[in-house]
Amino acid sequence: MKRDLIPPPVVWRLSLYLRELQMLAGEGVEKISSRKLAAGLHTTDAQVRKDLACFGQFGRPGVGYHVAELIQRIREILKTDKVRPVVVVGAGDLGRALLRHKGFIEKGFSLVAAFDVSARLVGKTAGDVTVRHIDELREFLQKSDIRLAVLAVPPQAAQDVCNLLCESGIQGILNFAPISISAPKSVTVRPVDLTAELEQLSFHVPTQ
Amino acid sequence: MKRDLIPPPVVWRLSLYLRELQMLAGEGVEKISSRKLAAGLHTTDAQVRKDLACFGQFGRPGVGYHVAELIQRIREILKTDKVRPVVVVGAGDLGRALLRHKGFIEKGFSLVAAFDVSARLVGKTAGDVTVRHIDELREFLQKSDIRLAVLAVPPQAAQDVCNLLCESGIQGILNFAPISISAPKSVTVRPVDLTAELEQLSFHVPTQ
DNA sequence: TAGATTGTTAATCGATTAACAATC
DNA sequence: TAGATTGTTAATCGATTAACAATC
Repeated sequence: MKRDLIPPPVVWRLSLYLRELQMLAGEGVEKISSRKLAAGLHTTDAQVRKDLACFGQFGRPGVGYHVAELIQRIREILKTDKVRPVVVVGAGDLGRALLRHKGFIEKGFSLVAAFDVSARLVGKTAGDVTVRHIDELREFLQKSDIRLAVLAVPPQAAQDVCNLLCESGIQGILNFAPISISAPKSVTVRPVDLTAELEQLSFHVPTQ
Repeated sequence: MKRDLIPPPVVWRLSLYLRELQMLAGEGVEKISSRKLAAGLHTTDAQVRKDLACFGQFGRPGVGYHVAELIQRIREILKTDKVRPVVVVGAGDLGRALLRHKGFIEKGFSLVAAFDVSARLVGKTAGDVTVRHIDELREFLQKSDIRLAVLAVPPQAAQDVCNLLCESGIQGILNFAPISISAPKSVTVRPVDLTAELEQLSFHVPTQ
């Protein structure tokens, strides 16, 4: 399982392929060529084939790829073929918006619990869960086998909460706090910075 | 202004540098070397210098960079030195969470209006704005000079709303809908897929 | 079979890293 | 001056694209 030598851009495109394939499956498409799969995304047939070749041989020359099979294979690679539980820390506007979002489950994620420090938020319901106090987080995680967390706390709190999550057995953190946080090498931290995304857009759009 | 030949990774790191510099400025730091700036982010001093060199000479040998000046320069490059107005289309959970978010303004963005089709949402207040009906969108944009939009509608509606935005003069769209949308070449579309972000995390975290 | 399309190798392209003379 | 640090060039590394024999 030499997973770490897969180039990050390849893993990213796996998510794009999966999304496209799931849409195609919804339209009843059963098989697809690398060329047609590439057409919807902004890439090429060679890229698609090269990417998939990192993980095995999934297609048939002259035929293409079987949509349902390829979906299954990619989900296995991304480890989303079985639903993975996720905790949300920080139940402010963004945290609660994520908790209410309906689309995660069919993609293989279930937001199973939420935590916050604020008395104003503890006890509130969002999506399927009731917000708990963050003091309960450690014990909750130690009794479970949850490995993924969404961090949606203010930047000042982010590093402390990150430390707590790492100590409690979390191995992957999606960090929405606009600050760079550190974690042990065994823990993957993936930053998401919505302001930075807007800045990238701004760069490409003239003013005035 | 040969902006289009700047490598995308460089523009992305500009946002990271800016965030770090703004934090340093908040701590009262006045000058900084490329080495120290790189240390916080996950990059190197050579990378920092090379990136900045795309835009001019901002530092002084033996001294480093002046924090406040570099902040100003990067904001000019990203065009966020003056506040840019942004419309939000789709006032569901995510759209409203973004509207309530306090952090955009000091980064140079102001969410000035929100639109939705749903009678349930029109008239609701979120952040500083009241949600309008999407039928008002075209006229609203034609009377203004707003060039940036956040698209937070369901995937089935995304392409139609994108078309409407493009026809109304929008030149940059941050697309949260989990679907690939097409726009004229003159319009920049930047996709943000939160599920895909979770998938990337999942890939790196073992199951069981 | 003929046409289509894969998996894979080789060639190209672009981005990062290292090194260092110039300069404060 | 001596030490620090820039801007920039050259070397390395990694990712994308093109091409094609193998195969359905």
